[in-house]
Amino acid sequence: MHYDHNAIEQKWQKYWAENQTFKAENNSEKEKYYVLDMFPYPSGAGLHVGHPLGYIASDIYARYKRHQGYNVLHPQGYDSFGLPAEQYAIQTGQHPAITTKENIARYREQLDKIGFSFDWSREVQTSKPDYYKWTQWIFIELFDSWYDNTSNKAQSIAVLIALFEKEGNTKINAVCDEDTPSFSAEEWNAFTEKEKEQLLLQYRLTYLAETEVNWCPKLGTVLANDEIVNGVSERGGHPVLRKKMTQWSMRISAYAERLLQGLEGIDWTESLKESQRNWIGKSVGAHVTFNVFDSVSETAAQGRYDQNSAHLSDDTISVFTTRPDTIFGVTFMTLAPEHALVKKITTSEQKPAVEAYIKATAKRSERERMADVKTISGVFTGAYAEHPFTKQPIPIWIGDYVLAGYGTGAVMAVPCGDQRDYDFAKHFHIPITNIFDGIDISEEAYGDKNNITITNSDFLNGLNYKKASYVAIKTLETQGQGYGKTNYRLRDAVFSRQRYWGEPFPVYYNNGIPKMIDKVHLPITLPQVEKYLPTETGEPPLGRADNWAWDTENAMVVSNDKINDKTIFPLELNTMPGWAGSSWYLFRYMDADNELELASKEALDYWQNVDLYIGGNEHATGHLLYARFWTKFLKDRNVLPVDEPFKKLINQGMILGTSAIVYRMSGTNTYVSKNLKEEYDVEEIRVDVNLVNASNELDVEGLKNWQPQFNNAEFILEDSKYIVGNEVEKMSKRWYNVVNPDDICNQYGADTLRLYEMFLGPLEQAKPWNTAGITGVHSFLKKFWRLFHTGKEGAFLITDTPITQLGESAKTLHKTIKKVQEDIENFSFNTSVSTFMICTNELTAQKCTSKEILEPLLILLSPYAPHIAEELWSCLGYSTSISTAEFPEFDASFLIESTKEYPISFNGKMRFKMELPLDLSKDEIEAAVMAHEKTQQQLDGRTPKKIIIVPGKIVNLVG
RNA sequence: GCUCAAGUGGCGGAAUUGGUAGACGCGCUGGAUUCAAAAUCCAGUUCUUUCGGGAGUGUGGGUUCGAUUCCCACCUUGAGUACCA
Repeated sequence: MHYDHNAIEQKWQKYWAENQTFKAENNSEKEKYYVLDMFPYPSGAGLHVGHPLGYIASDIYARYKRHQGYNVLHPQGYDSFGLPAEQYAIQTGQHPAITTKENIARYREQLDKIGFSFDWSREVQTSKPDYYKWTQWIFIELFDSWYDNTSNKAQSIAVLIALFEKEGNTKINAVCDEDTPSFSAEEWNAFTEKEKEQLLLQYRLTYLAETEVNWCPKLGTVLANDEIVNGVSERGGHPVLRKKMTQWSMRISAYAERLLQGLEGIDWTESLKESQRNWIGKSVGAHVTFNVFDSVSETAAQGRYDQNSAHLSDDTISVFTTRPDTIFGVTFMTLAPEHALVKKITTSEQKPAVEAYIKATAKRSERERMADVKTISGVFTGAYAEHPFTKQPIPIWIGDYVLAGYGTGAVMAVPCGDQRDYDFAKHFHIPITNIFDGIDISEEAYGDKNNITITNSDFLNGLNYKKASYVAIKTLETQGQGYGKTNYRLRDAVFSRQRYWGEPFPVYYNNGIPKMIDKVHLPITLPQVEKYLPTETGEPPLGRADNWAWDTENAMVVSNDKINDKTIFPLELNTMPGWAGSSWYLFRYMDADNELELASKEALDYWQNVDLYIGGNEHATGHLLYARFWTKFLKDRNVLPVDEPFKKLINQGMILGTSAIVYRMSGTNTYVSKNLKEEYDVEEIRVDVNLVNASNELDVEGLKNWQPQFNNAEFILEDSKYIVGNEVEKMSKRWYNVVNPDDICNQYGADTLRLYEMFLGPLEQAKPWNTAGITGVHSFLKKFWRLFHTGKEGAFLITDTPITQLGESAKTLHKTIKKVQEDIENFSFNTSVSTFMICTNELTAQKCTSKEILEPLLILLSPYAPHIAEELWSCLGYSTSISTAEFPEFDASFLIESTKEYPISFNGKMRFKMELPLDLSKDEIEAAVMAHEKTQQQLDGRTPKKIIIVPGKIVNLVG
């Protein structure tokens, strides 16, 4: 019997499906283990060989854990709301649900071919109403919550209302908008319903706010910061503008500190944690308020300053600084050109220059401002601020290196301690005060806050960074001009999209006030629309729906015609962003069919959270941050028992494509082979990589038939071959370098594909795909098959020889057990494949046919190549799946030897090898080595002064 | 600029606590088998050499009997991030 991978793989995939082999039970005595992949967006292009890489790794781990006796949850689903299906709908009029359904069917077919051990009974699709019902439910929970800084968790909004009624908001330590006014209980109780609602919105964890957003006219939608790359949209590369809009926002900033702290307890890579830390961007420092001099003192300030004649205006400038210790080094201040005070404080003399500068800055896009870091620009406003301690005047400038969106939009400039301030001061000839004892700042600023002593700073003299900061803050506090403050870069996340293919909000508007639909009436399903474009008036696509009003009496969606301002109200037209559904899906898998709850308490308590999460690192600051935020929130509200979603996370690297390039002589239809291209004037054209063989030789006839432009192509060959050039780049349709896993499965089998993807290189590293190399792995499987088929004409034949009689083979087996187990636990799947190859070669050479060796070996291989393992397992006479077999135990006693070949080196250089018994003492080894006849010949006549013996490893003679 | 990761044959990559560098696979070379091809099997394959050796893990130093591994400086590449006060 030869190894017929197609028949074997079909047979076992069918068997697993029919027997529900991988169905996980929610009630089990076994310990749980939850292995999850980042679920895919089902795009129309289908899977290429890069996509399954992470799925194969997680599948190996899931199968390994099953062998170890765990109850493993390993589900899969689809993140099926998203832009491509909607774009397709806009172009063709096809409902996105239909496209999505087709794409999912294609994905499923491709995934099934690879033999994953997914529990498909738990499949989720974010675009299905029975799923997004609970996305809407969580949204309502967020709306009904506020963040209490005292208990440091989210609480019900009812608690807050009760507090307002009793004592107003002055004593409440809650996260809210910065401009929230103070009010007493009496004032609260006197507010109208609308006023109350408006105030509550400033506290709710999801809220409506007029925000400046990134508006992409071409996509007709708002984008998050992380959806913009270099000032253009990530998808499509369209320009993005700033625009004010009323949007739903998520108060993720309330969780900034907990999102930061939570990183300590989870097993993620340091680089990933680092990017989340950077994104949260915590900085500790002080908020300082500077008084501004009245313009009366303007002339006085210009060189003839007299403190007695100076007057302070009512205006103040607040800044945030991480370096309160350097406050005596402040020699000017800089405001963002957009800062609200600029117009007010600018003197008449400086007005033309300032206005011209503001105009010039506004013209430059964010992108230009970002790209142009080198140019120093700014204008003096003519106004002066008062130093809080020296009371001296400080000139106030504006400059576009200060961003309106961060901190207060103003900085206190300390040129001696900050390079940007330094460059600015040098450029405009502003004085620089040195406040660092013994440090030269004549060439550049000294930004290091360690190992400094403050000088030239009155009461801070002689202190270091830490002490000086503390004293400065304390002194500012007593003056009422500042306080210690922690700033976060993390902004609240905009949660509205002007799109059709997303979750509708369970929200209607009564008199402009957003109201939640009662949870019992969920889901609110997407309405039918004629077209998927935004309306002519700029409303989102849901503005085209005829039946999109909420009847509060009958609790149902009704026709827009019936809106009456009393009982029937318009529904929200925006939909939720892509990350809504993916922020909590891991919990839905635990109890996917539950109609009464997000998931049952029993299921949530049993499965807890994801033990191992595998996916690409493009989600480092998006999905992974939002999912952590929602998990923490749902924990606060007692929905979940855990506050981190993913305990361990592995980022798999991308598999890159190898593009094939032909060289066309300019202006002709003649193509030159790669090594002759220097002799001609040529242009590069990418051709289908499937037309090229392992030696980069082009199938010339195939190319002629591939595209009409090549029908009459002529070729200049080398050695009668056409050799193509290569380029390693992202696998993509446009480069014609896509390799389809279906083709690989048909030709070599899923087991070969799985092994080869692992064999390509370390899981976390990016690596190019090269179909040529696959034959090595494939022939390993054929050799492995032959270990079991040694009878006449390859019939299945194994013996019962006990393992104790098989010295060498037993050693081979236990070496393999040890290595493979270590590899799986370290996610070094690539080296395991090598180990299997070596093991198979050794056993073949040993002519090993014993069941006692081959059976445990099968179990080792089964996570990697499950189909062949399952087939051979059944040949051994077992009626159950190999998945339930116990992982073999490593027994070191099989590896113990009585002698070992010691490398003998002299002065660190290897000289010769010597077989010595293992149980010799150091002295005995030394005596044996010195007695060895070879020793003297090898030492060039010198006598060793010292002998170093590393037990079991090496004997080193030192001259 | 900052942060992180990484530099090893023609190629992908091994060597995870310092101890025979280049496992395993691809490719290449030779051989066996075959009418022939495919497939399969065997041998060789870091470079260099006067066949004794010699050199060798990005570069230059250091620690050590011994360094791909540890330390310092530098170069290069990749990823992320950025006028963040």
